[in-house]
Amino acid sequence: MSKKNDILKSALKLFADEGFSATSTSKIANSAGVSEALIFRHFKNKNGLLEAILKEGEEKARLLFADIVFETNPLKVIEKTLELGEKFMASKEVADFWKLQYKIKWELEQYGEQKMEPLEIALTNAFKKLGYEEPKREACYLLTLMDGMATRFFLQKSYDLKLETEYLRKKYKQ
Amino acid sequence: MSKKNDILKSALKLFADEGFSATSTSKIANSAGVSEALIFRHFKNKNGLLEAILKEGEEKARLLFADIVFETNPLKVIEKTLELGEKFMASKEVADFWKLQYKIKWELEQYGEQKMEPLEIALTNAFKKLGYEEPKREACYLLTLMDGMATRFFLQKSYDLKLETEYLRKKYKQ
Amino acid sequence: MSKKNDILKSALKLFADEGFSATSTSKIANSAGVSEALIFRHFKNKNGLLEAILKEGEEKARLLFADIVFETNPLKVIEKTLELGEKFMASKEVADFWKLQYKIKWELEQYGEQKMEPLEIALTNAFKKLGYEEPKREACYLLTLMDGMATRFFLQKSYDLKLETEYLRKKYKQ
Amino acid sequence: MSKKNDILKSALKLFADEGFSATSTSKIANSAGVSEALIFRHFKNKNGLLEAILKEGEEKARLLFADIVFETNPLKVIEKTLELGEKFMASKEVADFWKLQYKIKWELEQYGEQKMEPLEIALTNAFKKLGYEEPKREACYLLTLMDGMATRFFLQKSYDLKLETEYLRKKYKQ
DNA sequence: TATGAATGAGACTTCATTCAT
DNA sequence: CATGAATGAAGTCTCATTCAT
Repeated sequence: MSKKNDILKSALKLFADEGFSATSTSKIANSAGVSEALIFRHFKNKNGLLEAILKEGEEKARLLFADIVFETNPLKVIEKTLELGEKFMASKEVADFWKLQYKIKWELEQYGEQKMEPLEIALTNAFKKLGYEEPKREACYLLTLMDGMATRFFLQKSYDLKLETEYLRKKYKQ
Repeated sequence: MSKKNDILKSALKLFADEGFSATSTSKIANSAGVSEALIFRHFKNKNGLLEAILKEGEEKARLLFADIVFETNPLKVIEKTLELGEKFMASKEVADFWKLQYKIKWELEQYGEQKMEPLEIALTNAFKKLGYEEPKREACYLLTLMDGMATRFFLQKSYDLKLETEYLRKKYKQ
Repeated sequence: MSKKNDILKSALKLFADEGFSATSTSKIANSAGVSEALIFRHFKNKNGLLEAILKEGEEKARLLFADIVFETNPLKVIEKTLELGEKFMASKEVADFWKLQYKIKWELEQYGEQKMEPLEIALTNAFKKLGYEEPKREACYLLTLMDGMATRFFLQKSYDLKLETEYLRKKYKQ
Repeated sequence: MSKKNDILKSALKLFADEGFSATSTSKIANSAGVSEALIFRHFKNKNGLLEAILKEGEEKARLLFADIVFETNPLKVIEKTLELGEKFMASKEVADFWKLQYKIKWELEQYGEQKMEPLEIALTNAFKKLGYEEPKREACYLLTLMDGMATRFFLQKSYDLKLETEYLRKKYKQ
């Protein structure tokens, strides 16, 4: 794999573990086994590196969401949304990626609403079809809950994401 | 007000707005209108300053939680928990304090579970009294949801905390 | 003498000898026997250091020019202007200061016309009193010549400023 | 035109505008539309590039001076010398070349006396023929003046080289 | 001839912290 | 209690240059 990729991988891991500000470019270079200067040659500056990582991530997220957005069965839309959380745990790298997303949200105070919009619309439609009185609100409610679950999952070691997802699943099956 | 307090206030605001790592002691000193050295005289080092802020905060949180913990009417326990969120917005300083709590959680990856334990126990008891099948799980569920609501409130400008709380309230009244 | 002054002195010497761009802040710190950080504490950045030196210089120049500007005898105005050149050589530090002025002019392409204006006006008046047909032009001519003499004096080792000044003096006595 | 020439042209412009130290090889490569490595292939290093530019320039200067040096009519020698200044303005590229000459003089503190010697000798002879008492001094005087005029022309936007040359011409016609 | 990838050295600057007063 | 002077270490980034292709 190319050195540029090594940098991206190391940076993702370090940003996710220690935060953007707290991770120095020299630490990234060290961990990637490249010279510090190479980071700047490839990404212009530290922010450029972050942006490259986030852009890569947006693509991944789009793919993940696409599966939900194009689902027509409302029950399946909800089910697939619930499964999203469990996908966080698929691999160390995927988990790092999502952890970074949340960490960055807090560090830079950008919520990135537009990224979630298609998902919210899909959920709103699903709840509408299922006869919910306030489908838009319920969609927001579920997504907010999932933000909470992510918070717990990444920050509270004792949190059991699977069990909690199961409980939520039951609620929506009533 | 004392200079020590000026420092605490400025640091709270800056840590909450820009994060701990990204806030330099010189910025704090500047914003507080004191010399940088005074920070170190009062708090030993930058970490000491953070700890002082967090300790101050724990007290405030304890007070806030006490009201809920000693409540015996289960419906009121839930209602008061829901009201907690709206208290975030009471004043700029209170909001900053809570924002900092969340920011620090993500920056230092300490969830501080023990702080929330009394609240979780109180909620568990309340749900038990109300005949919920899995009261402990429901308590965790509600607190997780509130973490999500906090995330949205602090990071997503368009989020309407009052409306969402209202929706949640209705759910628990069914 | 204060460390701040040591920095100014070292910087003046180095900027004058090697140019602004080619002189690193670490070289200045070394030569002044202080930490590099102190430069930034006192002058904000490398440009601030240059500005401080130039501002100090403007004062010196103003004093030097004042003597000429308030002279009423036209012959003496010219004589004192001619003497200006010889004052470049008064001491190593004064010479460094004037060398820096010229070096900076070329490096940053700022001529600083307004600094010379009072002198040009004084000379124009002197030549008018002496009956020159184009006094303003003659003033400009003399000052331009002195720029040339400075160029030679600072850059051409074999240039004998005293002899050349003597020759010029004769010209104006005709 | 060859890429080697593109580099020379861009470097001349940039060195003349921003100085040698302040111009990075990457800026030159960028502005010339070539890779940075090509500069080093053609000129070994940054200094080699400067030397190539200066050598190219020496040739141009030699040609310019030759016309004066081989002139036998003393009045024409003076007239042609005066015209030299106006030739600075012939084209942007010629002006850049002369600006660079002066800039480099100041940046590297090399006056390059030997380049001017033939001109000085020619002028000395001319003034001798015209009966000046100190012909060598007068030659030096005129050349110094022209250095002053160059300084003004390149650094002082409001300087009117043509008018000043005209004034000088009158002086020598008296 | 021409380039893209790569780098060691060093540039400017900021940081948290100490100390004398 | 409060500050201004001072600094070592580290931070981000640029520089001239090399090398494989």
